[in-house]
Amino acid sequence: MTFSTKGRYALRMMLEFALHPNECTKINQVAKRQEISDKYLEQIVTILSRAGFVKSRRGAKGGYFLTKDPSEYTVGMILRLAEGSLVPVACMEDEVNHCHRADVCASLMVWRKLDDAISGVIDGITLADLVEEQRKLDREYHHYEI
Amino acid sequence: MTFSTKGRYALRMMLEFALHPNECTKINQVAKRQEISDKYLEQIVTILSRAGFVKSRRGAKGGYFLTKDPSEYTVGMILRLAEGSLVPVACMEDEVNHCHRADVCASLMVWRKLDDAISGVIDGITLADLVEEQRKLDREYHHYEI
DNA sequence: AATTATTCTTATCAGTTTAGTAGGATATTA
DNA sequence: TAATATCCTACTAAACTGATAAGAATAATT
Repeated sequence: MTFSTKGRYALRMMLEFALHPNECTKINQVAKRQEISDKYLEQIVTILSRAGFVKSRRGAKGGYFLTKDPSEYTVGMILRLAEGSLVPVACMEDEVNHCHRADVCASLMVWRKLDDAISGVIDGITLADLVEEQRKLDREYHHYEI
Repeated sequence: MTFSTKGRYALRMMLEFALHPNECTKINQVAKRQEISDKYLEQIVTILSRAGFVKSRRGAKGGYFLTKDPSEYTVGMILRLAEGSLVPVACMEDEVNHCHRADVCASLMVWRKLDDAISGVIDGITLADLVEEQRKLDREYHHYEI
């Protein structure tokens, strides 16, 4: 039930892009700042790119940048894209539950409530919120060091 | 981010025990009713047994039974036992976050809120609630068949 | 006492996923 | 043309998943 690095790194990478608007952010910059393997990040950014979440510029002075305002990306959009799906059980993958036990399965109640709760959180936080949080943390951390 | 069969089967097995109080429920009965491999259930019930969630009686007329009232088992207790832990990211495993980036990691906000939301759901549902839900589903399903 | 029913224990295994690493092709800028 | 990036494909070790299998131990029944 833990999120894989794919989703977590995708989120942190998107946050890096959001933190540096109006410029091309290079993968190795993200890798260095976030302490993640840059070759691995390359693979993950491909997912973001193919989905149109970011655009790229190749070559020197190249990099990636968001296609929309940070407030238009929810954490849910990013995590679902990178992780594939976030439903707690496979039978809830589709709109209609095709499990033949769905009508008599009491535990389904648990998974439905969990799904609602999870969606409620991740669809309610945007990249803009994370940017704000990051700025706050940076201020606090800096203050602490003095 | 989907739950493994271990947690899901453990929950459904505990529900079976709760549905049949004052009797020894056999693993192969659970397996048949829940359509799960009985050999696999044997392994999972061991976890429940070692944790003291159920007691067993060996030999003919043996089986398993709950040690407490269904209302005293939360879904969270069962899932956490079977799945190991339910925190969305590894760094939240311990009481204190030992990740050296914890102080500057904005995404941690997401995982904290998610953890709260998930815990809120699973710690708020007991086996007694699931028993009630099952009885309701059984009534509805029976009505539909007539 | 023998048979049957059940829990208990340990080992094995094929397939998938995870979390990368590696190498090079392609495009852009200086 | 040299340097800097993105792009693309392949590979891999380790762990996890979801079982299956074989048999020992124990209790009840006949």
